[in-house]
Amino acid sequence: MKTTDARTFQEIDARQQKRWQEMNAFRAERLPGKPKFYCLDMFPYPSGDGLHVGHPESYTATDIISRYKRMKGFEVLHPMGWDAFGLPAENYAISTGVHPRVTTEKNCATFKRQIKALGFSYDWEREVTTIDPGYYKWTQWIFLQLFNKGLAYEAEVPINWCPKCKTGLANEEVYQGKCDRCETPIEKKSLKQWMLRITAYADRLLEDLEGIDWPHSTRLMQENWIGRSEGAEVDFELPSIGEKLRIFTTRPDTLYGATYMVLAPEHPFVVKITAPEKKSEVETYVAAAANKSDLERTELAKDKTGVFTGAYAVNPVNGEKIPVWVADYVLITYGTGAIMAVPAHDDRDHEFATKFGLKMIEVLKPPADWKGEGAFCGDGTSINSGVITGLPTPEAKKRIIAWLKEKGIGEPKVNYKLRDWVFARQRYWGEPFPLVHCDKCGVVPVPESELPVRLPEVENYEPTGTGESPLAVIESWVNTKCPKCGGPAKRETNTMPQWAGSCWYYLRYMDPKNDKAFVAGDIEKAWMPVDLYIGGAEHAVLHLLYARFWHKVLFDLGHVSTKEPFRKMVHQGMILSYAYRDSKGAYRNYKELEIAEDGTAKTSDGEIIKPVVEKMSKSKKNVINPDEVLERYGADPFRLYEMFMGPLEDTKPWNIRGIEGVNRFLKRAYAWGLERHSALTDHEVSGQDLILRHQTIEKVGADIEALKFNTAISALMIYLNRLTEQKETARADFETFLALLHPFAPHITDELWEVSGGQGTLMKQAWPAADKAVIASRELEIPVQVNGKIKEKLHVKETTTQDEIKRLALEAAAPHTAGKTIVKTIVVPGRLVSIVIK
RNA sequence: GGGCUUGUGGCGGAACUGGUAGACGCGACGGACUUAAAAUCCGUUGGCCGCAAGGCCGUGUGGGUUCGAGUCCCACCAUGCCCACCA
Repeated sequence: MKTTDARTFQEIDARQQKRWQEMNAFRAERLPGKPKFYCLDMFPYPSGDGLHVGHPESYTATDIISRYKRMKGFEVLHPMGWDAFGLPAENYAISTGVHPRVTTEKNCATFKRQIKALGFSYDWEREVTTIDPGYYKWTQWIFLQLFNKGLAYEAEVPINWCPKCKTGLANEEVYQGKCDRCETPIEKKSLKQWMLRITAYADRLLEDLEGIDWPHSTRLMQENWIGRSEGAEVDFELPSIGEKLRIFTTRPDTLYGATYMVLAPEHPFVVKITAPEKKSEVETYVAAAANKSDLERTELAKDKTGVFTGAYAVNPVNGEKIPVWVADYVLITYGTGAIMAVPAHDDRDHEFATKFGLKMIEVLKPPADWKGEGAFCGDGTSINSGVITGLPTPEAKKRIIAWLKEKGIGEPKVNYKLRDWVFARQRYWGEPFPLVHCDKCGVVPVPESELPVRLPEVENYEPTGTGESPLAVIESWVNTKCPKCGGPAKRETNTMPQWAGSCWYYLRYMDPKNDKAFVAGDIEKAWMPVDLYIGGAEHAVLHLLYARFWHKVLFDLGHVSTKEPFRKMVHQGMILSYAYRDSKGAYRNYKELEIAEDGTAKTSDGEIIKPVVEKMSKSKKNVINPDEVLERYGADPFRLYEMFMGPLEDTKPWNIRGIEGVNRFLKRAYAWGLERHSALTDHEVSGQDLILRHQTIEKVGADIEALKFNTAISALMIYLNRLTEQKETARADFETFLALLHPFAPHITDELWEVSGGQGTLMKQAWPAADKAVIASRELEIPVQVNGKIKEKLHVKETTTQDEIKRLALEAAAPHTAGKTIVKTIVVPGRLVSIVIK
């Protein structure tokens, strides 16, 4: 190679990115005229730390797919944007006074610069930002559609309150009783909140999971989160107050085993039924339960507590008088807030009954192979249970429900764990609600013509802490006219949660500048659904459930044409890295250490420390900065390494040494291309070389389709190894290699393409076609096993008949079978021959 | 406690619907080039025995099904993630 011709990878990155921009290479047509492919990344929250190496992992994957699909003749929609509302910018504003918009815009610019440096083929004309009034106008508009449909309502509800963030949180934002963002224990606080009736869509959100190509685990998580359970509601008489207590159970077949009842501490009947002599004890218990945070309630879960109210209920199936207790293991938020307790057949009831010495009655016979202890909770056969005695559980359930209904004491009922979505935050940096409160007219939506309701400038970002947002103190903004009656009215001062903007951004990309509609109908029909969506698994139930909900609402209103937004969903695995912790337990920055061959490190004071593979975080000082990798290697090695590390969906450790391999490969490819491009031969290669070309075409294409980028790269390495051995390079091999490598390493391949006289970008060239006939002409090595051990190997054409292979195998194995009886011979076409002897 | 995921060389990882375990790469070792180093190139590289031919062992552990198991079944151990008193 003449080194004078060579450019550094960084020079190549800059040159090719400039060329792509000049030829407007990534622009997607407004309406696709060819088969379409909508390839979507989860848009990032632009944090102040900039990109970390986890972001480009999924972006590289979608970029490979996008470039590949374009080469396969698809019109590809591949956009990027910013999920830019959010707490960090607001918290930063509180401490520094810098407007969140300023911080956010700066962060967006950094993210954009870093993403562009990697050469991803995004159509930047379609960039969207959730904080842009032209965008949140439509977020507000969609909210109004929900409002008008009765899916948004105000309710005074006990909400999860983070005392540090001074805001309400959705259940989904509470992690182990703590605030998802700041880890402060969550308290309960009663506030008037905007709620979205996601529960109205519970069944459809559940059912429609069937039709989409999503990871099994994500579907399961959504199923569990929705938590549908079928059972019955049953009324129990409370003779002391002459009322009925309604309970929910999924096991109505165990009704005869109900020996006591439990009310949640917040249940309205608690006060009514408590016997005078139990009053103070019950009140004390209820007050204590009210003061427990979610965290405490969770931590104390193992040890059940409760008190007897002194009242009794009547079991409707057998007339038994059973005691009514109050205990906080029963939740007011689920079912009816009251249960019948069947200690013989429920673990929790069993534990409670054991602790308080309550009666247990067995009404289920376990299957013969059951050898558990304590309560039997599975399916068995009903015993001592009146009309259902002798029936297996599923049948017993049906029968008893029918019987209860007939007698007027119960009815079938479906319950969900899913709660309505608390859709309001007492914060500044979010979308304002397009609503005003009028004394005369109540809650009135802002007319569509007045959207967006813009976020006003404030001086103080500090939440009021009283449950009102910082917006509440801006009187000039709050005081307005009622759109209905023209009288004085006040604006809603809560803002929408961060999830709002991300619920529909994938729709806006299709038609980002439209100011008449969030997306034009014909454009929506042409592009939807999203064909491939890649993003983190941490959104399995949050964003991905909310977005499906909004999409279904829009579908019902006729605004979108598909009932599900994302046809195929894939989660990229997390990238971990080596963290070094010294003997004092302090994390050391890997850059300040002397790293040995085996990965162990030596500190400046001579201490040897072993690395631990951990999630990247600032506090662990093991964050890999993409800028540094780019500076040292360039964009293509970075992209290639992220894909070569392992399967996209796996968690895998970043090892800076690993990049050396792909860097060498690209350097060899570049050197080979520079050396050969001017002396390509036009005559066709044959034999193994031709077979290898077509095998590689087939393998790389199939692997890209299956998102198995690591093995696609290894096939390309094998191909290049052979090409560099050849004395002459056929034009067809040169072009094939560049085309196949292009989606992975677009800069270097386009550089070689350009240098060799090619026009435009390889991305606009056709993907090479694999010739199956050529592949079929290859020679196979067929191992011959004798009693499971490989003894010989046959070399045959793929077209050789089974009989012939069998004959050859028996012949070859003759020395090993001499004097023995051949019991059977198994020929697996294209694989092996197995001979069993005795 | 429940659900799901994953266990393969020194390391990252390959292995189609049960069919040659360890592709490809890193690292290591040996060699070439060089005054030298870097870079590059060539060779070796799962373990054990053997001069070799070859043999034995080997995919977390213990069983099982099968001509054949990394792959299927049962039990156990370990890992990571999610949910966590939802009646």
